[in-house]
Amino acid sequence: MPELPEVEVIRQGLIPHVVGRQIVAVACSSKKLRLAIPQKDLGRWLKGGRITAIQRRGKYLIFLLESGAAMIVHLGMTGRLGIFPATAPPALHDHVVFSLPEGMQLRYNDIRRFGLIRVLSPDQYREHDPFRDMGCEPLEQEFTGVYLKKMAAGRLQPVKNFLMDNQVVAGIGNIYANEILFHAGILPATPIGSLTLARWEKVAEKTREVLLRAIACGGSSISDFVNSSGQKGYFQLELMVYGRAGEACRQCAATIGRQVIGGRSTFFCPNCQK
DNA sequence: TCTTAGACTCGGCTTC
DNA sequence: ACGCGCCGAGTCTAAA
Repeated sequence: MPELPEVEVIRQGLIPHVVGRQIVAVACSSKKLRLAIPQKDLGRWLKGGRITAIQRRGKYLIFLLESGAAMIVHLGMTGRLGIFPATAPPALHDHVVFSLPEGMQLRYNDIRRFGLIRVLSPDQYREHDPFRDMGCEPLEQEFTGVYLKKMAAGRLQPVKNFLMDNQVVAGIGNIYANEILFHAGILPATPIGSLTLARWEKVAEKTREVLLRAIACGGSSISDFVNSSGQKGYFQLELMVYGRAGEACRQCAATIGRQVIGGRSTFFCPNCQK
């Protein structure tokens, strides 16, 4: 799925097409995503409203409406948001279509339907932070080695699972957890209790670098990610370990290993990572 | 020793 | 067969 960099690329791509525009109409399929599509609330709070901003928190996009309402979108594994002319033929698995002025549409497409769309009324959005349990944003100042070490206190899990825990750090999934740990030189199975502050600082630094680089590359198109204009990213060309089991390490030529940790494929260089 | 909270793992959702 | 994610159920562990 889109992880933080892909979601950020989509956000930036949507802004010029959507912010400041009115939503003329909303049409939904009846199939449910992770939860049912809130058709009534989309009609009540989105239809006829004007979008004033698109924000991101972790892997979630937040569309803010002039009324103070908000729509929260999560893309799950295969969700896509794209801008299309209304005349473009609909795709299989289009689930929500927002009609915009001048014959344009914002379409939500999701093959596996693990995504999520929530609508919060102005009161709900004002009174209740939907992200209160989420960990810190890895691109913000408060994300430091000290923060990571503090969050890891009293826990034993593998460092990779810890990095993918959105209550610790928001937005890191399987691809970027693998890549970050490669660049930090740490084996993914390392129990977090044993990491020194210096190594946590390295994790924080590499997290920032990898995510920023991936955003600059337009995200990773591993199987089918495309941005809001249908273009692929190219960070997959810079992957050091993810999906490279059995291939030569691009840094030392050792054979990249694979193991399953927490039910997820995990890739590492047995030589570059200790 | 029993209870409980919290940490952790795993299965299931769905399609190609 | 595998998978860019998430949550809830169930298990395990350690503290009280």
